[in-house]
Amino acid sequence: MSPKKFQNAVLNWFDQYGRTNLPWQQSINPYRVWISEIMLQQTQVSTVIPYFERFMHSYPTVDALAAAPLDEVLHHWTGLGYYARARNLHKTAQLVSSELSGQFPDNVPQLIELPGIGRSTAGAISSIAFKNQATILDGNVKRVLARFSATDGWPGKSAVVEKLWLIAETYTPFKRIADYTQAMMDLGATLCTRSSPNCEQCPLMKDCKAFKQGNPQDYPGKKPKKKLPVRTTCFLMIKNSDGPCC
DNA sequence: GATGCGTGGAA
DNA sequence: TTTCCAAGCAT
Repeated sequence: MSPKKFQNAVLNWFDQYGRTNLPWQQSINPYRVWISEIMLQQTQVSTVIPYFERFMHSYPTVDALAAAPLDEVLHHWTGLGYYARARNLHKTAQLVSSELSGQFPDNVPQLIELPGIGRSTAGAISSIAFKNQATILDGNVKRVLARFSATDGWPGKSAVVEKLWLIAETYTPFKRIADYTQAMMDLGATLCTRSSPNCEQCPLMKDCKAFKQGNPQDYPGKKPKKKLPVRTTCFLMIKNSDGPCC
């Protein structure tokens, strides 16, 4: 499937079924996109929403966040987990506020330098907030692309995730980049879900390799379980039993 | 390249 | 009840 066809399929689907009412999609700016992306790391949308609302109420701008004491910021984070995110958030706010005149960088290389912002979050901020041609690869997109391309292996392995990055980049469009980024996440979140994906409604169904194989649930590959040491001898004897317990 | 980091929800 | 994660990143 050509990138052009892929993009059109995804964007046409987004125009009909994409999410547009999430709190961070209202009055989009780099600060709001950044906060939402950090909160959403390894954290579900329904959990994040009330935290995002309270956070924005208390800290409407990056300067307001930078001026707040760290313990107050951490208090706003209580219950969200991964508290290093909040510390990095505060550190980055102070950095942007005092050294970058309150302006976030608009490109991936500079965004990645900021504490708490990695490759995917940088791609999200650059594409959604600045409309730059940048690529994301979060859990949703990994799932969509692993299935579409039937890429084997657990994405925790660097070789696997690098394959997925390459695929993600080849399909990233130059136009409607913000919609496309959101669309890929929406596909993963609403149709191409971890269990029982709704393939019949998916705009990529006809070209999805995993669907054609009939095993979308096998992608992405799972983390290999660690083998427990084999017990060669059992010393425990159960009372009144004839042999060892195992 | 493997781990640790938090909490809540689904299988 | 237990296990496996869910819009990743830093070390």
